[in-house]
Amino acid sequence: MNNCVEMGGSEEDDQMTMMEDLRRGPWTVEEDFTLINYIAHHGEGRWNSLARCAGLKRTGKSCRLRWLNYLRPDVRRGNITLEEQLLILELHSRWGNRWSKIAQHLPGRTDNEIKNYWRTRVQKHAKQLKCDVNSKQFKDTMRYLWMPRLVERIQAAATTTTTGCSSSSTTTSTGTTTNSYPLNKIDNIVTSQLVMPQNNNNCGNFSSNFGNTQITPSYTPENSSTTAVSPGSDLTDCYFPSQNQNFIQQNNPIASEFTDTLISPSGYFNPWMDYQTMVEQNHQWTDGGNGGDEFSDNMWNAEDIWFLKQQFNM
DNA sequence: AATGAACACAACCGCAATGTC
DNA sequence: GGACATTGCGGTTGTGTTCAT
Repeated sequence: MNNCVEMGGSEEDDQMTMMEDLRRGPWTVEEDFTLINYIAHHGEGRWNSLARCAGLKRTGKSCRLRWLNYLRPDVRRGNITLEEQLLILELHSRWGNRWSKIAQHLPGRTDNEIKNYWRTRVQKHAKQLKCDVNSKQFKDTMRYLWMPRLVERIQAAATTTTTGCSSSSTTTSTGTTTNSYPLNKIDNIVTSQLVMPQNNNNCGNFSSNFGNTQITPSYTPENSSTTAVSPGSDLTDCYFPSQNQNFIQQNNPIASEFTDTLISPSGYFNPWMDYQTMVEQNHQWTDGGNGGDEFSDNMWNAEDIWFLKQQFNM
C-alpha cells in the first residue's frame, strides 16, 4: 500500500521541496486527520518518509511529536491528578529532569506534559519561596509538606468513594472525566522508598494501611513495570526527631502514617530553616496573594503552618 | 469594556544516541 | 569503521486563554 517513498527523486530533492513549503506552528484538524489516518493504515515510525508519504508538509520530527504527545489514542488528557502529582514529585526527586523516564510510570502521560507541569506548577512554588527548585530547602519542603499533604488528600478522596474502589476520578476543565492513577500502583512506587520501618535502624519488612489499600513491600520488577527500589535506599536512610514523631503519631493519625516519610535524603531536616519563609509565603498566598482558595496548587495552607508550628514548638 | 500580566500548554530546536548502509 | 539518517530527550519558545486592574 505504501507506494510513496521510492517513486523517484533524491533525498536532497525531497529535502529541497520540503524546505520550500514546510508548515510550522499549530496543527490543523485536517493535518491531524491525515496523520491519524496514515498511521492507522501504515503504522508509525520512519517519520520523515511518513510525513512525505502522508502528504503532510511537516518534518518527520513534527509528526512524531504531534502523534506521541497529542494524537496517540492512549494519551490521557486533562488535569494531573493528585496521585499523579505525588508520583511526579517522588520520581523527580529520584531521577531529576528525566522526563521520559518519569512519564513511563504515568501511563498515558507524555514527558512533555510532565515537564510542563513541573515548570508551571512546581517551579512556580519554588519561585514563590524564593529558592531554587533544585535546592535542598525546596526538596525538603516538597518531601515533608507537599507530598504528605497530597497523600492525605488522596486518602481523603479514597475514603469518600465506594468501598473497594482503589481509584478516584477527576472531572477535567474540558469536561471529560479521567480516571486517576491507581492507588495501589502509587503505593508500590512511593512507599517502597518513602516509608521506612518503625525502627529507623531497621529497614526490613513492613506493611501499612494506605487509604483502602494494604501496602506491602512486595514491590518487585516482576509485579510492576517500575524499577524496584530497596527499602534501604538513600531516601530511607535518615533521621527524624523522636519527639516530633511522637507528636505526629499522637495528634495526627494520618500524618503519622507518613512520619517515617518525613525524612531528609541527606539525613536530617531543619525545620527552622524553612519556617519563617513558609509563614511569610503563606501569609502572602492566603491573605494578599491569590485569596487562599487555591489549595490544590499551594503546597500548604494555614493548617499546615499550624501543624508545623505545633510540631516544632514554634 | 479594555488591556496588560500571568499562566498553561503545544510546538520547536539543538544535541546526543542509535540504527542503517 | 565511517558517514549519514533517524529517533529520542531535555530545554526553550510561541501562542492562546484566563485573570487582575
